[in-house]
Amino acid sequence: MELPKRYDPSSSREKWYQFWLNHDSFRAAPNPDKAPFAIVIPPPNVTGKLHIGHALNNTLQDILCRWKRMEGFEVLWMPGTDHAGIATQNVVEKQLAKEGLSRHDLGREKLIERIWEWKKEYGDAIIHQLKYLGSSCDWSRTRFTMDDGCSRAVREVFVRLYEDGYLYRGTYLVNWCPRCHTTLSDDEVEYVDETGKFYHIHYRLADGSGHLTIATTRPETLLGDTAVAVHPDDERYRELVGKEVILPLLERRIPIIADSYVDREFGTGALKITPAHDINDFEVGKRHNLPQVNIFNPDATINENGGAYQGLDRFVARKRVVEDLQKQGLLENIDDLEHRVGSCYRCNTFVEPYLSLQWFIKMKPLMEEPLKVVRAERTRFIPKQWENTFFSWVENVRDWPISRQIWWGHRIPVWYCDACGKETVARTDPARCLHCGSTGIRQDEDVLDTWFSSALWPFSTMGWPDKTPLLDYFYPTTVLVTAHDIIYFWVARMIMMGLYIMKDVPFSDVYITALVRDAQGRKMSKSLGNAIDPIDVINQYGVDSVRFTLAILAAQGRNINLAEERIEGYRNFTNKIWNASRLIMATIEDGEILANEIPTAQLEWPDRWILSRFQHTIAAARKGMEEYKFNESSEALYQFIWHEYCDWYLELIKPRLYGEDENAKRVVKTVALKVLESSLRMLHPFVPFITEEIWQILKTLEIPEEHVVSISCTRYPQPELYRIDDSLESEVARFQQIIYTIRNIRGELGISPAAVTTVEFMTQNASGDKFLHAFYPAMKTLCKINDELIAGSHLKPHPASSVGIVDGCEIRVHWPAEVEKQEIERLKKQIDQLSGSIERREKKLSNANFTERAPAEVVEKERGQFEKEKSEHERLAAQLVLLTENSG
RNA sequence: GGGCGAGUAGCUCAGUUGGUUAGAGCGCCUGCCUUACAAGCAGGAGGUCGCAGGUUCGAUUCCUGUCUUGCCCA
Repeated sequence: MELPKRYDPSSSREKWYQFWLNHDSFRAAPNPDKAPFAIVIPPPNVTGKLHIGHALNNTLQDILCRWKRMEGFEVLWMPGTDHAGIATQNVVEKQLAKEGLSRHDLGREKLIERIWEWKKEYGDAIIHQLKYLGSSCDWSRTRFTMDDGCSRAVREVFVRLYEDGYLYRGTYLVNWCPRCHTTLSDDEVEYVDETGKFYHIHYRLADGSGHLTIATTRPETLLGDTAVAVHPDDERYRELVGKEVILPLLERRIPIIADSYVDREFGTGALKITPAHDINDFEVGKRHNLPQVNIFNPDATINENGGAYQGLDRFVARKRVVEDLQKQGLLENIDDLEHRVGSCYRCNTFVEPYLSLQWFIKMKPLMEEPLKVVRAERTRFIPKQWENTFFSWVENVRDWPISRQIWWGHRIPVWYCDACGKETVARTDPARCLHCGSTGIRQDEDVLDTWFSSALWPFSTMGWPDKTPLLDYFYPTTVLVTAHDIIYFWVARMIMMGLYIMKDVPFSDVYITALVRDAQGRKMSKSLGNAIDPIDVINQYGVDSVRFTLAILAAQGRNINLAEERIEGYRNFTNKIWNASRLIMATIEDGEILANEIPTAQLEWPDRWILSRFQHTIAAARKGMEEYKFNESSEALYQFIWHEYCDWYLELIKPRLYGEDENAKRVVKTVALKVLESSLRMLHPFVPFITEEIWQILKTLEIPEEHVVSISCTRYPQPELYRIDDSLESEVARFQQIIYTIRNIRGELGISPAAVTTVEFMTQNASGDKFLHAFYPAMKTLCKINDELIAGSHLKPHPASSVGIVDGCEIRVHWPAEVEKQEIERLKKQIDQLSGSIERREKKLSNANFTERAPAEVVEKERGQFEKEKSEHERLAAQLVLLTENSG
């Protein structure tokens, strides 16, 4: 039977993905005979394009889901997308701009229509990409945060929050994006350090007795100043408190107040107070009952309160204000100042603190329960350290402004009455005011923050507010897999809503993945040009290689630095799997059917050894996945397949595979095939495509016990402990040591790999002889040894031979005379290494503190090693003397 | 300024309930197209585990300080 020379990942990907879909392999439904396992996907933005972070995240989720299916769980991986309010509206607004239209030209309804059209056409792009990656979601259940069900959930939760008194509307200084024309929550503002200018400005005292110098980074906001503040204990200004200054340019009189918020060391110690445009000033203003003068229009141009500056953009206004101050001699000087500026996380425009009427959620009371459940580990963060991030946010949580001044999203279900001024909040759109019955009601213009609907995702996707069998069976979900940058935005709020609405946590585990960076540890970004496009590398190396790379790099750290060469390296691994399979297939005749059971009685030591090693590997792979240590699982699989199965086992069995003994051949083929088939199952969650491809061919040999259609329906291997043979493993380790020693000698002396040589073994006892008899045939093949075994305790040293010692057994490799020089070098190197080690041990053992205080077994071990090394040293030294005398 | 991490081979990272000569992958060097695989095989070089103290018979591991660095928050 022959396998194609090359594995073709791309055709394999299409073929098997379609195959799984056709067989409903990913469908989930409540099943009383099985235990549930559920993951809700972190819904990517509907505008999203698969980036490497998604690839990592979804690969890990897929590994868990595929593994759990093979463990017999009923697995639901709930897919879907997020309507991503601002981002999506932006995309469509950009389209409109190309047509020379603004959203206002279209109007609200038409714009929303356009966005739905856009969604219909392009909104599934990211879903296709997730499928490309092999994601085994139950696509029949795909949800969207703005579909009818999710929208109904949003509406219901909003009303409940309102009824329970957790919502309020208030004027507050919010983060305003002048470009998106919307409020941003604190978390949606990104801060960057910037070198700005620090302007020192004279404010003349109203009584003409001089001036006060204040320092500011934002001179244009002086148009909205309503006071100047100094520290109450500041000697320099004590006299001035209570007096007034003349606000430059506008010539308005404003008071000098004392407030301990002022930092005396910073700037001049005198601070201009602009309550409408700075969060700290806002609070100072409240304490002192200062008026709030808003000087900006929503697009951050100056409004009618700015006098002559009305209509200017904030940055133009700044320039003009500074020029005018200079003209009037009120500008003392300008310094540089490092400070932080907030910008919109969607469009990078500098945000403007802005007074606005908003809906808020009172977070403190709602976050009490989340705090408790995480403390009690009813929801576990993995790695645990991320709890701290969660706690630090929850403990300092601020009210959540949920109004967004855009059109795409869930419109706030509040109606204001023109007649009585009261508000109506309702589950279904009201026709009249609930309080006075007037029909003169208007719905709030704003929509809800996208994260509001995301927070409901774990139960809204399962049919809540209806009481569905799905919810009943799968909620709470098992694990959430996401990145740390949305612990605040999303994870904490899901826990909050889950507990508030469902009275139970939304998931028991939160596995936080590392962030994928480039090989130098830099963030991947378009502008740097260092981003790795997962679709590109999937096309180039195959999806399995990309998945395996991500899994093996997924240590529980903060960052994963990914270089494309790594993917290439693991592509080689898939090639290795393919070729190992080819080797075995090639030995099987077409139509040949092998026994299902391993013929235990007829096994030879390599068979028993690989079966023993295999059990350890299964255990390690399972343990890794159980503990979310995907790197440990994949590492164990990689080591086993490549360095045990391929490097040793397949080499060891070649004589039998290609030999005359038909029975031995059948036995060894059965074992090799069994281990291969189980290895494929073990690998399947990581590299689903290549394993399915090979397994489907193996299946024709009727090797698998289960007559199932796909490898994904087989059972994940369980360790069979009775096959573990520790004493055989240590004998094989010794055997490998001998092979290494012989190869090393051959390599260092430059003996051609093709050349056959003679090796002698100076054994010390009968058990050594017995060991050699058992393992010598294999040594002969692996080291190109010609002769029958030459072993015994009284062999005379051959003059032209190199010595290596393994467990006291002296191994002599004969060589041609011309390599004598290299041999002397080699011996010296070995002796040097040993000397160092012996010296260290001698010192340790002669230290009474050590021998008396360390545990006896440690001392014993140390002494044993010391004796062993000393004897090796003596024997090598003797050989060196022999050689140097000879060469004289 | 506060909090949480990280610093181990050229690169990226494992690891250690404190105990042989500290591991892997990639890269590098040498030799091989050995009938599964050159996307391969065999061999090799390379680390005073950031620095300084402390605890200990013994520290890469525990403690303290310090430097560098990343992220989050104010």
